[in-house]
Amino acid sequence: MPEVSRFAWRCRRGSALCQAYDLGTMSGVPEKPSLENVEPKWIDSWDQNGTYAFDRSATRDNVFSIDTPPPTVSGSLHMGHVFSYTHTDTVARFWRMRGKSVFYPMGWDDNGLPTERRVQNYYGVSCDASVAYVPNFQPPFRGDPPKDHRAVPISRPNFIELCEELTAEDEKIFEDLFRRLGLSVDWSLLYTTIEDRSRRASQRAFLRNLVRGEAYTQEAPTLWDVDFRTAVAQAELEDRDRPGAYHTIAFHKSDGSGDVLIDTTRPELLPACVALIAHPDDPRYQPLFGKIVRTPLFDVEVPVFAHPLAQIDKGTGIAMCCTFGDLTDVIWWRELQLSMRAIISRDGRIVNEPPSGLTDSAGLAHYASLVGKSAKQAQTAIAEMLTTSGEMIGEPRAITHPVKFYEKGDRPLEIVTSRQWYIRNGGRDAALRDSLLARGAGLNWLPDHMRHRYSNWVEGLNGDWLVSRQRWFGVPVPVWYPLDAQGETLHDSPLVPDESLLPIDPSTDAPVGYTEAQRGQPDGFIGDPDVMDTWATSSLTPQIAGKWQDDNDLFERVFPFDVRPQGHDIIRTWLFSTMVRSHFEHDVAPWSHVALSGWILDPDRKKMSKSKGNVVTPADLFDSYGSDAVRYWAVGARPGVDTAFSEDQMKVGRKLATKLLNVSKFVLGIGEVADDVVPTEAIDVAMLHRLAGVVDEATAAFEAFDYARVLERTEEFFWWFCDDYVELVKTRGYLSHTEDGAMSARAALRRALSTMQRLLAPLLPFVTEEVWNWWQSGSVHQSQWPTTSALTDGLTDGPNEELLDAICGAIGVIRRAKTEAKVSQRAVVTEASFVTSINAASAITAGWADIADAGSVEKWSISTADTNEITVDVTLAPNIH
RNA sequence: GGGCGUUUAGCUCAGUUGGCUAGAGCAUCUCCCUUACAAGGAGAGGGUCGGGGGUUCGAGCCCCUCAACGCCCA
Repeated sequence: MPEVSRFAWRCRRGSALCQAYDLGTMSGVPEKPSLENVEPKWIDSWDQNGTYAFDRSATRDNVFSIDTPPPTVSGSLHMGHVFSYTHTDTVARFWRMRGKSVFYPMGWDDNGLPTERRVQNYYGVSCDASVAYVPNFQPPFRGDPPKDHRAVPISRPNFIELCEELTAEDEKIFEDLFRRLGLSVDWSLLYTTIEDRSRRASQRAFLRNLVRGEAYTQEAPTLWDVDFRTAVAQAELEDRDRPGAYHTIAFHKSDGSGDVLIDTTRPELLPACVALIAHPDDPRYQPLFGKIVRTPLFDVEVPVFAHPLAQIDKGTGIAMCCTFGDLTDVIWWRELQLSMRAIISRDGRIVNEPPSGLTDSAGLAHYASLVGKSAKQAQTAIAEMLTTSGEMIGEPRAITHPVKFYEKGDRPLEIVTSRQWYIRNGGRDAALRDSLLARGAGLNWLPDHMRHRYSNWVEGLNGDWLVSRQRWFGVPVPVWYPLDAQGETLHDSPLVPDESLLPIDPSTDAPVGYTEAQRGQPDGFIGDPDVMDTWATSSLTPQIAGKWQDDNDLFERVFPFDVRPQGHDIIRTWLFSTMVRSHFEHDVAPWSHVALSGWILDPDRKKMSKSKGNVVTPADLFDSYGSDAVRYWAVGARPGVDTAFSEDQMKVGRKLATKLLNVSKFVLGIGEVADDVVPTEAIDVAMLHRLAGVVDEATAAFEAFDYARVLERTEEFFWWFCDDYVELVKTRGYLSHTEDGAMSARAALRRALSTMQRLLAPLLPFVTEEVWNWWQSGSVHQSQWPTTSALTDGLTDGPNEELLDAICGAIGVIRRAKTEAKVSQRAVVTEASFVTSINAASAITAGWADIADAGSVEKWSISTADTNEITVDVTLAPNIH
């Protein structure tokens, strides 16, 4: 046969001959099904019909509630969002079809530092609390300020207005993208973390913590980011390996009997030294305990103490304790009741005022030369001075060591003393810690091993939760302080607002009983200047989404929530802090299940990141493959497992969606059948029983949040159905033989089609809605989840896998024979001789008419042998071409 | 240093309580316009289940051990 171009074949297929097969009698089934434009059509339909609206008349037993993660509105949504939100959506859709009223809100986390930074970069401004408010302020830029632009300082209210303006734009984009992805969110439940209702919930919960003694304020050493100029909580720390150098420094014994050598990586803190510390069991230093030594360069007297945290094998075994170089210094300072000699300011520079105890004139001169230097510059300077004075022993020895950073910061954290607010979290209270551990142990973790992340974190807490931040765009700490007659702040007796007044801003609102004129005056008041950590608000998402106190009738219908979906990277922050708040406020865990999603990895198995330039835009993928196809890729990943980004999988998903269109068109177009016809042919009945098994498995899998298994089992059946079952029965279904046989096939095809469309509906919501509406009324997403009883209703025979296997095996060997002979599958087999087991032979005999139709077999024979295999010899008709 | 996870075909992964010849998709190769679908279909090849040891009639799965990779915590 001469080679024919694909184009020529297409022309032939489009000819009148091909169009003669008329689908016009099937109402709703398009002649040429397509995935084009189905998404906008159904997005609008769902919106207009309230398909996903939460029915708040449902009682808690009939509600499935989801504590949706509110994405941070500081840029764009990426594939990680698409991935994990799809997982949650499939589960939401399943429970909706199971008859639950699904509480599926969305929130935007527009609160906090990421937004501040984005506003600074986008508008070319910076916040300065001393600048006056400018009505109708216009920022110098809206997007992409030039690189040499210097940020324009603006007032806090103006800054916040810009924050709100920018997040509103971003949130619209986010919503559009999530709608496009097909999330079955009830958008009327949308919340943002900066809106009044969230600030009210956040401040109310804080004030209740305060009343119960769970929140407290304290002046204490705190980890501090010198660039952001804010305190940082333990949960926001990360260790980074950084180059450093051990400097060996000589301290001088006060009795003149020689030197004590210490090793330090931070010689610049020498003026802040308050003691030397060695291990109590270290014989080298036992004679020194309780004695006094003098610091080099500054000649300040410091005591030598014993403490078990000193490491015998580290350096010379005796350490310089400064206020403060690291967290161990804080412990020593507290437990040994040492002096305070702070020399690092909140912007990371050496302070003007020399520390206490420094009186030596040469020492003062040395100190003066350090003032204003950054820690790094001071280190260089002090190393030079020590070398000059001969008090540095040898050269500094380079090492690499872990240094604590704020996770969003660029310079190592310092420790400064400041007044901060804390919420108890078990870090300083064993009984509370045990309670929180028990709460975590009581959760259903998906996957289960993630529970260790929680217990690991709680057991490792070394302090309470620091919730105050020295920032602007956040929820203000809702307290004021009275000032005494001298104008001094009375921190121990804060003034609190009544809950009915919330939310408040203590920087602009005056407390009850005071007037604004008394702000900052003796015997007046002053507002707390700080805002709360973003997690202090995010930890209340169940309360915010459920409208706690604002609508308690609603709250009681949804709380505690059924599931918290989230990433495993924020177990220590979001998950744990939510647990803390719920434990205190409601004495219950905020959810029964926690579903942790995995990471998206690029094809090189590295976590996808913007800096590597390998982030793909979700919208582009929706355009290329369709939302269902992108969801297919996401759903294919096992719960909690890191997954490689794969456009190949999206192509497969696209194929599946297209196939569902085509097979639906076929089943609905093969011919009419009365609704009450019950399938009777053995193969039809066996197929329905096989599908019933899939329904059982899919249902159990969804109940366990295992959407991936639902897809796997449904998809496996679906392709078998298309490739084997449909091929076997299509000729019979066209009414080629008997009326009964045709009706049995048509009825079975329709039962199966309805079931498969519903099984796939939570996974591929667009294409299933499209094909469902060709022949059913209402949304597939409000239809009932398939049941085995409906699927097998009226069938007189039971399951028969052996029959299906034998018949499909027989058609399989005939196909293989044709492929090996390199002829078309349509080629006629004049004679086929099978050899197989007795049981398979009887099954093949029973199903022979369908096999003969599908394989175009004219004459056949079968003999039995002691084998489970099916083999066949075929004689092919001469090729008529 | 402690904890958790992973290791199965070229790639991405299933493999449920230990049980027939270890599966799927992708990729590769071959063939096929066929009356739902060529944006399709029918087939084929490809694996020492990370290494070693053990338990068992039987191990990808259970136990011990080693290794590599990843993550969490210190």
